[in-house]
Amino acid sequence: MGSEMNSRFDFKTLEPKIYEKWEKSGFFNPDNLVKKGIIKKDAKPFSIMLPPPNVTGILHMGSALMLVIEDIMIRFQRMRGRKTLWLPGTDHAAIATEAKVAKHLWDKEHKSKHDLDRESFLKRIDQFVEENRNTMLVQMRAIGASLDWSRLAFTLDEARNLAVRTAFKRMYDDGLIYRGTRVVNWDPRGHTTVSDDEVEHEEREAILYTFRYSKDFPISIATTRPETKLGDTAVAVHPDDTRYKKYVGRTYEISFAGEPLTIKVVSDRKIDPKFGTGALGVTPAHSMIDAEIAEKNNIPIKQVIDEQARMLVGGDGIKGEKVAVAREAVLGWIRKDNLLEKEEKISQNISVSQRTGAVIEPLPKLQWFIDVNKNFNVEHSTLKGIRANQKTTLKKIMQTAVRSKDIEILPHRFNKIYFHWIDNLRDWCISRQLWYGHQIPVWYRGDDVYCGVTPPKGPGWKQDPDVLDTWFSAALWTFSTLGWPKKTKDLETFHPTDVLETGYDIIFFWVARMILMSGYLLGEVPFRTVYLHGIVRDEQRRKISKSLGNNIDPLDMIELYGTDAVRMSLIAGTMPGGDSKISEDKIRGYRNFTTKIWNASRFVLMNYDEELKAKPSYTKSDKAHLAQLERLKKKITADLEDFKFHQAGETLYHYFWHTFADKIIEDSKKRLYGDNPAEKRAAQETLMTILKECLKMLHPFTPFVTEEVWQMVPKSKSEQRMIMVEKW
RNA sequence: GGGCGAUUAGCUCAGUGGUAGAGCGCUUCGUUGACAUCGAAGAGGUCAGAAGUUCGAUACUUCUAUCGCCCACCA
Repeated sequence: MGSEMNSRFDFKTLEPKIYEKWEKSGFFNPDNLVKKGIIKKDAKPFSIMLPPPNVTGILHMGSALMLVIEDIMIRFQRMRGRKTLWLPGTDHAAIATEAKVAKHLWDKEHKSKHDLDRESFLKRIDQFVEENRNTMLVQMRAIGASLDWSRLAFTLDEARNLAVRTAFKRMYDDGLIYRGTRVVNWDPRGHTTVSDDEVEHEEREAILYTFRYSKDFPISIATTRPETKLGDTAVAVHPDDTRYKKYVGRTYEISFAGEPLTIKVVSDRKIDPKFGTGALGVTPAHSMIDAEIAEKNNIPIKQVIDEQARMLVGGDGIKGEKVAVAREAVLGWIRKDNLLEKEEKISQNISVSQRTGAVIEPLPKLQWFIDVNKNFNVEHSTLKGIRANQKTTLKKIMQTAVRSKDIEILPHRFNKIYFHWIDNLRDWCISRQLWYGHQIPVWYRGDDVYCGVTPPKGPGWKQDPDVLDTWFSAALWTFSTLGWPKKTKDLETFHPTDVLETGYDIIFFWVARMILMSGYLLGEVPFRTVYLHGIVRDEQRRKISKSLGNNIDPLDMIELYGTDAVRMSLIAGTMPGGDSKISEDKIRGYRNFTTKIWNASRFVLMNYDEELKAKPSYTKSDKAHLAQLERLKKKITADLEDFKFHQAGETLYHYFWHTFADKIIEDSKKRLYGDNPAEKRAAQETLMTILKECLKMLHPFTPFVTEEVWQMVPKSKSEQRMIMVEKW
């Protein structure tokens, strides 16, 4: 049989065939494992929900790493006899997808989405998504991911939409979702609100201007945005600041840049007396902290900037102008009236929309929010530290689940980051002024408001035009994929899931919100362990990005070196939460390893003589090798259970190459080529035993080459014909 | 401003309270029979710096330096 083996593993033709064979076997689906008697009916479940990649994207090294780590866990647990489910899906990524299609529409037809009606625009998106989704699914298969395709889900399909409407309705009825006017992050380019987490900070140089509103006003203030001062309704000072104490409580009527202002002087502990003049001009409509100060001191909100970032008030050259133009006009006015006292360059962090790069304009707007601090009654709870019928808050659920060790976050240092985020968490703005996404299940008719899973009966009702933040549906992912709100067998069997494996960059967006939703809706955690991987970087430690042109396409690498090689090189040097590096050299190195597996196997097979019936006479060193193998098995098993994938991978690499191939095989040649049948037999059996065990342990890492070799290896009746389901 | 991480061979990184490790690269040699996508041997390190704990510290503690990351609207 060995003579049929080429000296190289022909991954290009074999890998797709092997994947097809796996898929056809149906063993990716846990139900079939039971049906075909591979595992017991009451086998312990093991489940992972694939973090759904954006439908717009193509597979990059980061998603490849995610798929590989999860596939290693899944294959390992499947071989250990667990009822193993790995459920695939894709994310509709509301804002990202809509922006992409809108750009195509503009580039190709020079039309905006408003030139189409809502329905036609959504049709375009659906088309685009459908095409993209399929290439994405092909790519996931190329990585060798043993996903249960029969359960494929999409965050915007009908089943998930029902889950979203149901969740929304329940939260609405509990008063956890409310509609209100608050200062929110407005993205003037995307023309939508974004949540606090979708805002990034960029350091930029700015000019800090110190001036007075008018000659009659006693206090100087400092600002980098003079045009917003038309919206000032107060000046805040520190209560202990002796310079200003005498003014606190007084109100001034003044005219500033052609705009009448009513300014009240208030005191607030948030003010730093040492910064600027120690006095803050409070602009409640266009600054988050100013809005807080205003609310506390009962100061009116005055909006002076609109959704297009244009001025709503002011004299000539100000009203109707863009903020940048208005700023110069206001400054001109200040200079002319000789009110400017100081101008200095400072470096300042400005808020930028993560998605569009536009400078965020805080605006007061009527939006939907999730209240994270409101008390409610939990109906059912298996969470440690929260009993059924106990009053709690969403924030407390998120905190308790991790603090009580119901959920373990790996590596542990992310615990601190997680808690810090929750401590500072404000209400989550969930409405988006987009067309693509889950439309908010609320209808209006005059002053009537109706929230329901299905539309209200009767004429004249109009649904809220906004859609939900894409993370709202993503937050339901661990159970919406299993059929919730229906009480399904899957939900009962596979929830809570065992592991959530994802990148550390979405711990807030996603991990925390899943804990919130699962805790609230099911009274249980969404997963037991969170394993966070890092960012894949290039040789120079740079992030891989299109603009840098340093993108190494995983599919190109698979084409050149095979999937097994790409998988190994992604795993090597991957600590939990640590960034890893990838380079073509590294992949080439691991391609050599797959060749090594192939050739060592070829040697063992070529020298294994099934006709030789001699009773083997094992030597001391045979026994030592087998004992060493047992120790190795224990170590690899422990490492994999312990999420030390790189450790296990490297240990196997080293053992297989430098112990098994270089030493054990080399030392056995004398006996293999000699003419003592008992010795020959012992050598053959020893090598075969070690080979088979190595194939099994290597299978989660390099599934293709090990599966191909397994097909050729002599197997006993109790052994599976496919290594994928062979006992660990 | 607050928090976190990193610093070990030329490069990329493991690791441990007791003689410093791997891969790649480099040098020399070998190999026509599993594999040149190979094998053997070798050069190469004050384990960032300082102090402390210890019989002993690369590892534990503290401080310092440099780099990186996250959080935060000093207006």
